[in-house]
Amino acid sequence: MLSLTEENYLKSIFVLNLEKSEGASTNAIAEKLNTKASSVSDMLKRLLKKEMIHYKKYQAVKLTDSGKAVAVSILRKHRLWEHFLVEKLHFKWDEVHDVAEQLEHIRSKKLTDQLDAFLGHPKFDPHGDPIPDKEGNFPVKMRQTLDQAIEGQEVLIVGVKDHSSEFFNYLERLEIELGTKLKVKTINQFDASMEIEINQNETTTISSEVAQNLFVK
Amino acid sequence: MLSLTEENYLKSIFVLNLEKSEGASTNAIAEKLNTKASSVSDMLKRLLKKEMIHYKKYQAVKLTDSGKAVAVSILRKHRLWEHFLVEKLHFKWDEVHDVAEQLEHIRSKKLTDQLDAFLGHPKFDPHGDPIPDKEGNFPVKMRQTLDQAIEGQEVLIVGVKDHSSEFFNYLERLEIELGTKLKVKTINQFDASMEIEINQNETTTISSEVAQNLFVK
DNA sequence: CATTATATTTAGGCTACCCTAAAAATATAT
DNA sequence: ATATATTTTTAGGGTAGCCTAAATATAATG
Repeated sequence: MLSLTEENYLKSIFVLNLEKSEGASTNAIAEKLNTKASSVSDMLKRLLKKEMIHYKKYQAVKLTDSGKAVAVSILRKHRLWEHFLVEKLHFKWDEVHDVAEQLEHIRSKKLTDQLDAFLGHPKFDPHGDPIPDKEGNFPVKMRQTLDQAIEGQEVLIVGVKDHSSEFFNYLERLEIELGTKLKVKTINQFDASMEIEINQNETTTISSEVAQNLFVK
Repeated sequence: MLSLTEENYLKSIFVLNLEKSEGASTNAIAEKLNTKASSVSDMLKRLLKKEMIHYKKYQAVKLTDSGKAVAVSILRKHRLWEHFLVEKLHFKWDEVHDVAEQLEHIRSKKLTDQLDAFLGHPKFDPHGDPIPDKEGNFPVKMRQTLDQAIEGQEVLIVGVKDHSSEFFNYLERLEIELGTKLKVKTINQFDASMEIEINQNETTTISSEVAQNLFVK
């Protein structure tokens, strides 16, 4: 049985590995968990003993199969709860994360699976991220970001990359949410900023950084 | 901010005080939390420093107003979650407790209040225990138990005193649940056991101990 | 009231995490 | 390749909670 803290380490390592497949560095883990590198070194020893990670001193960390299973189960719970919070309890995009970080550690297979059924086995969480199923399968496919669109193209918002509340607030002001239809009017050659039309309605200009953080279809 | 462990201590002290108003003893707390008296002594010092309890060495413990507020909020969350588990996720009586013990520690006022609203502001949990409202008010009224009924009386099950899974399984076999109608046919003078008719249907004999653990109206 | 039994606290020690500062390994730059 | 910078690990220490064993208070009994 793993502690809450150990679960969080595994989750961080898993997420870092999705980004860079060569493994997670001590410093990167420390940053993600708001802790110090020395604490991470400490923990890595413990996780190694529990056979949750592959680890050699001074080298990047990878998860074992058991470690991966734990991480995915946490991710599944996190995203199911986010779905619950938004769909059933009317939470807003930027309010769900902190609560889901707590709920993801509740230990009860029955709870997770019943919740999944109660929600109608959703495939994506409110940010458009895929929800692993009971067996831990989920699509990790690369998704297209808005900055890859061309002038005149019409797209649908299917997810966000950045999860900061600053970004969520910005999107809310623009009335952009999952399912919103966008049309790229013009792309500024100088800084790659875009003039976009939102829901066949208002037209605004967004920076390329914003465009890079919106998944579209 | 209190730790999960501290919250559990406060909850235990609160529950013990409901039973005996003179305060909770070190040993009683230890037993309730499956820990040792010495650990309790330890913790009492910490809770005293945080002004959560009234405590003098070798004397019973009582909660301060802040301590009481914390305990009631935990109780509120516990019972709301039990309601959720039974009503929405189809958990059975004896399956809810362990999960609710985890969920009761989730920190989010918004979550608790939205859950309350989502459930329709229920007044009682699935065992018939009252759910404190936002302000922490809830009835602590003495409830009548089945053993106080007289021959020929018809009653409605409104709650259970014992919360063990053995008792829940027993009740399930008898098809007794909240709202079940009972009729007391005869009371055996010797051991106070009762012959009862369940839901205008089967007739069974139950011991006086069972009768003492059923709240009726 | 003295004695014995029980309840509670203290003393000392353990583990899981966390930290800072110093040492060691690795990576980068001249 | 040597010097410097960065990353990672170790050493040593702190706190929250837990434990056992011993000491002390309180309660019960003859």
